[in-house]
Amino acid sequence: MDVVSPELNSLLPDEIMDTEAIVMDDDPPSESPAASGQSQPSDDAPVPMETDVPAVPEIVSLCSDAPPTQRTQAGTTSTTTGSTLCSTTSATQLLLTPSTASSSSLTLRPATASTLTSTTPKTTSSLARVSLTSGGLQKLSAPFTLSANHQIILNKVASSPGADTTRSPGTTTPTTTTTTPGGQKFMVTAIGKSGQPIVLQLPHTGSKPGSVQGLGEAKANPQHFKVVTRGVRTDLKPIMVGQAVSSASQVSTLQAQQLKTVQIAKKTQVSSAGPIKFVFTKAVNNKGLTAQTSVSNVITGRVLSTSSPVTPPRTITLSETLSSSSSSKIAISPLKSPSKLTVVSVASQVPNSPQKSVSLPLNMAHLGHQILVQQSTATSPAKVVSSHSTAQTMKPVQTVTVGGVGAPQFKTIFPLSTPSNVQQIQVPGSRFHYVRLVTATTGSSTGQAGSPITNSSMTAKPLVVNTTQVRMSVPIVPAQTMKQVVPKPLTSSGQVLTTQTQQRLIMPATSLPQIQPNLTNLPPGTVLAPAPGSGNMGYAVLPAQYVTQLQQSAYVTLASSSGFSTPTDIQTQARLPLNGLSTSGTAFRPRKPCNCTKSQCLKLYCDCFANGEFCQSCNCTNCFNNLEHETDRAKAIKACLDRNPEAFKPKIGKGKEGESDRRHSKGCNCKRSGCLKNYCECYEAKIMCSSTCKCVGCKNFEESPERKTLMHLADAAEVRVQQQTAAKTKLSSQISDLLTRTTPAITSGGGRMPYTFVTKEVAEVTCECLLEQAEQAELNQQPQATAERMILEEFGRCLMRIISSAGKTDCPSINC
DNA sequence: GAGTTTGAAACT
DNA sequence: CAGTTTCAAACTC
Repeated sequence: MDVVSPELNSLLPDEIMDTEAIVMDDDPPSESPAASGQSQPSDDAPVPMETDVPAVPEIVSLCSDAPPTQRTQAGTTSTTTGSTLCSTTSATQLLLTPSTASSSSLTLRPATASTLTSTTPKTTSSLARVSLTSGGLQKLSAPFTLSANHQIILNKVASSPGADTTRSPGTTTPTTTTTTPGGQKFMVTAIGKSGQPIVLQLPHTGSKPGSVQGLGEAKANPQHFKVVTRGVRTDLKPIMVGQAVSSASQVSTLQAQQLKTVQIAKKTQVSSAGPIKFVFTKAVNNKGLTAQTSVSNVITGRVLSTSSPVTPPRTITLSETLSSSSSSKIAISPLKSPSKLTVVSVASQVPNSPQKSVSLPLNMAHLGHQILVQQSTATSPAKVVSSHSTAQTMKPVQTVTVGGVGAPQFKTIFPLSTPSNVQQIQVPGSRFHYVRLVTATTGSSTGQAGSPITNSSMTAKPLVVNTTQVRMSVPIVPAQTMKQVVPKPLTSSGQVLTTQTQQRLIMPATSLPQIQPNLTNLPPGTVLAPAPGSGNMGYAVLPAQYVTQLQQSAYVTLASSSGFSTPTDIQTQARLPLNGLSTSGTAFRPRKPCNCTKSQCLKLYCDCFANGEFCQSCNCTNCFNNLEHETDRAKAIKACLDRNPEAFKPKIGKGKEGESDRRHSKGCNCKRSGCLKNYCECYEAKIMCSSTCKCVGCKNFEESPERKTLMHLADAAEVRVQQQTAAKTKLSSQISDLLTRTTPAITSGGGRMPYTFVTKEVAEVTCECLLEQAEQAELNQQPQATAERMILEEFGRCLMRIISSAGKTDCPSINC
């Protein structure tokens, strides 16, 4: 089964991939039929995804290292190397490898001796006890040793090879928990064949003793767990995400499962090296089909998967950044638009679901990460993958459940800013799985702040599996400079987005099963949230902009409580490029308000709708593009996607090889404008028409004199605008400065303005004085000239009195 | 600001 | 897929 189906991958714009860091290895073709089932084999095709790999990445990976030998359909294996181990060239790999099928030892192996020694010098000779939980309840204590090569060998006790082959569904996976000398705990779930040793290669600690380079771990919190699931057995589905990767799964005895590896790249805050990538395995159903074994190798951050005969392992790379999240772009945004597609599912849980549930423990502790996990579920009912096999008390995890019988599934992981409880929700008849994310309270989160320990069994409820394929691309919107305007207040109670919660609720659905849009093609920045008035079953497709501000607060909260994030994180995330543009220039750039009158803003005529945004401060009438009309909006989105699956994808994308970087994906169809007016989408996007255009009389080409003229004019106009803007800004500044300087003088009384002492009374008195002079001149029968002189002289005297009294605090008094 | 033009979106 | 209609933005006056 593929991590990302070709279909999905094709929907992802190139630009997105350029900025995203999810790395997925290509799966061998042989696994397609097994994993995807009959429904959609196309999804199983390998989908290369670009990854933003740091130059010097530190990689902690768990890969399935399936043996080259073939595996039987029943899940038994004749492998000599057991389940997975993948190594990278980096010394910070975390390797989990069962050594032999007959062996029951687990080996934790540090990547290099030097690294382990530098960080944990005591470990070389230490002997630790490893608690193994076998069969769900049984705990086995196994000693482990750190070998000279820094491998921690966990020796299973009382494990019988091949015993797991008859394991009934619901049987938990053996789990090994160990603590490294550096205070780092590893939880190893032996989902593979019992008796196989697991080798954990400790991540490179570098020159920073005590620091742990783990998933989302901070230096200040070395005590954490890293749960590694062995995916040897094909009937198990361990999924590990985040620092604590715990897995427990109920096994379908009749079906072998593929081994899936998920790699999470993460950049440590203080690590000198690049992001650490975690590769964890997941066993998926392969329907007993034998496949050629592929070996997963991680080379400089890249994972080369190795699949076992029956269950080709898959590798999913999940990138996560601790401090400088700008460089770690995990989110798989289906759209490369300023707004991210964020899918948050919230729905009421359907208890007692007969369907299998898969919980995905996740404690990414970082925002701005997007994890896309495709999971192939077995046909056997009631499969449950959870971490309850471990005795560890873990933090609430963000879990995304994806289910489906015989169909590849995408598992969506929502790294949340704060520990959140996750309630997995089954939506009968819906293709999507939903998870209710319950934001943990601040008090509860602080206790485990920074702790990577997660336990899906505590808070994550079993998810329900649906019958059809589920694709969920869940780009977690990175911390961006966000709009601070909330479109409209949410009125629904309960699962309503609030600015103070770190969770974002997502996807629609139960109430609208018929309008389930393809999540990959949702409008950019769409967030699915519970729709007001629809209760738990309603979901709203929220524009990312609507959520970004929520995330802003979430990031802040995270930084203060999680311990993983720092103000640096926030600042860095805030600078994340937004659709290739700096958020500083785009975040506060308001979208031009629409003026829709008849479309209800639910057609692509409306730019707001077309961009996946709510109408805000628009001039539209009868607008339905808001949360209050989410039902209609969702239908409209669905309709648009039905007409054009790429309706919400940006039209301007990258061109072909050797062509211009930007080109209109569809091309214009201009007839009269000559493609030199904004009617033309190409011209409007400031790109030239290409061969895809169907325009007539096009003048929007490179050598077009008209175009050059227009460009010059446009440039000149732009210069003028800039100059005017600068002048206005300067003038405003001067005015402001003037007011700033004059105001204190006025208030202080040191330099009173004329109006402060030329009061009405003063003016009246002055006039009376002048009239008195006129009357006297008239009584004395003075000539007019003399009278005028007398009046003027009196006026002068009045002015002198006024001026003399201006400096006094008292009201000036003028006496004739 | 009203009216016209234009081309994408929607519809048939 | 092509032709037509609808629609809202762009444009003109």
